[in-house]
Amino acid sequence: MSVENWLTEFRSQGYRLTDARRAVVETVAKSPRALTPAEIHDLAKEQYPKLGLVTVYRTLEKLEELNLVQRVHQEQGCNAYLAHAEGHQHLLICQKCKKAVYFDGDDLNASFAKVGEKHGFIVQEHWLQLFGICEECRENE
Amino acid sequence: MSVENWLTEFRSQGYRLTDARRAVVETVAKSPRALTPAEIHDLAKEQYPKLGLVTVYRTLEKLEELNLVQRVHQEQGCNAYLAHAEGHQHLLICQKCKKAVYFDGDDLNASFAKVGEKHGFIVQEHWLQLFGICEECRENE
DNA sequence: TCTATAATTGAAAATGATTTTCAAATACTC
DNA sequence: GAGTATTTGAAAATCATTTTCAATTATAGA
Ligand SMILES: [Mn+2]
Ligand SMILES: [Mn+2]
Ligand SMILES: [Zn+2]
Ligand SMILES: [Zn+2]
Repeated sequence: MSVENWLTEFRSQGYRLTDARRAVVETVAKSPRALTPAEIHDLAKEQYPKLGLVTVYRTLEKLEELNLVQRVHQEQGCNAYLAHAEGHQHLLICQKCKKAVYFDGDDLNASFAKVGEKHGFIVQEHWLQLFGICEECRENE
Repeated sequence: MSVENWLTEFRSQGYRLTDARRAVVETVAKSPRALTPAEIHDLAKEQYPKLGLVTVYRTLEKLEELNLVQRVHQEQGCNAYLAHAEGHQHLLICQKCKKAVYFDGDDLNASFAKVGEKHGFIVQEHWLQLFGICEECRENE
């Protein structure tokens, strides 16, 4: 989903379009990796220097509510945000450059249900993330 | 691993055995679900009323270092602690009573590697949690 | 058992991330 | 363009976690 779509989505929910929001949205939408609120603030200020950190938090809250971003959990912290993929997807994250790639793991659902069954559970959701090293990072030795 | 083993492990690392630590360790070891530091504090105080919250944090830090507990990440928060399983295991968590059960997902590793390959990644770690409703909770209507 | 000592404790203060408050600025409707 | 409700950033408040510190305690050794 493009930046323009995000902003349109914003408008159609009755939210106003401001320079501050534009800067936050564009920063998150363009980033190949999950960013913390503080990182978003730093980056987005290059585009809109007046931007306050509070507005970053407030905008992320709305983006999350509209399902345009998702929070990414990692060993180093659980408060980084990434553009959301369409539908149900999972993340593959490079441990070196932090780049995040989505994949669908639909073929795993049967296995998950079976694991649950074995323990008397009916599985309703799952949470899966893979970590590794991307091609680019392997090449740059 | 039993409570006594945990305490022995503690001692063998040169740490002293105190009533405060005993209370924290027993609380976490006995719990069927992941607990936050504040919850541990509340529960362990029944056994050792003088217990300070600081000591809960400090004891958890050591338990984590000794690999006796692990931090559990959930939608509601990422700071709950659970007795660790032996070796590499994954969690199946009841959405109603929060009970946590470990399972090994070794048969999934090949699938994970394949997903990575498709995107140029060499997968080195993964993070998997299943959520559902346990048998007991389904029975109690 | 008693003593010496280093580890551990809890209270209080400090920190750091996030949230709330509020008056000024602004985006959008008419 | 004017009127109004929304949004803003600064500052204050909050909340979880960490640090500081003087008092307490566990343990090794006499
Ligand atoms: Mn899936
Ligand atoms: Mn596994
Ligand atoms: Zn990489
Ligand atoms: Zn249950």
